[in-house]
Amino acid sequence: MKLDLEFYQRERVQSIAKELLGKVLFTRIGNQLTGGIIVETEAYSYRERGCHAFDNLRTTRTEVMFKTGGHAYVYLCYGIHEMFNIVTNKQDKPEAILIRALQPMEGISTMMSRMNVQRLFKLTSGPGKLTRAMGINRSLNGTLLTDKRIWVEDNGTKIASKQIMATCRIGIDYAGEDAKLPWRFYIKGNEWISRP
DNA sequence: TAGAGGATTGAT
DNA sequence: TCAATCCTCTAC
Repeated sequence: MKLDLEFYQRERVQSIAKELLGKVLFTRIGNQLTGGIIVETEAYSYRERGCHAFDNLRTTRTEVMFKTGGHAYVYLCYGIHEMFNIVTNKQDKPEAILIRALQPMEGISTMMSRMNVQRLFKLTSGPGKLTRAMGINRSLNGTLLTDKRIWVEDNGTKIASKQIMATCRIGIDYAGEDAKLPWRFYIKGNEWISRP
């Protein structure tokens, strides 16, 4: 069942980031269906320095984060990698969840050809890799997740809270004390999580 | 308008 | 450990 927008438009981005674990992200790009179980997420909020929209910083790039929950926020990182985030909370409460890793489920041959690799291993185990495998790019920035091209489904899987690990987020040393917030979540023992 | 740096990755 | 690579943001 496709998640509706109300799921994303709640407060407490950390809770939503945890609830997304076990859900399935789908894309249909170029008429190719691909999908994977979300196994790793990170939460970002205007209340802390790790976030692009910290202190309600409003720029061309962060504009989409000020929209209602359920929009896709896709941006280019290091000039090379597209990063896929899901905007949460209400309008003008800029918060988002970075999808860091998936467990491939659907359209695996499509993903392998997009990645130009023969081995399934670590096809989607990182934020830059999974966008490439799923065909996600900046043209999807600002798209609602009720779109035909990208959405998230609940397949009934419930991840027990003791199966969810929380650590500090990766690659945001510039955020000072806020870099220590335990806002990175992943499914314990899953082999598809990004490298440490 | 120039310069610095980044929510990463894969090769060395 | 380091380069790739280009967009965004800030300061002048």
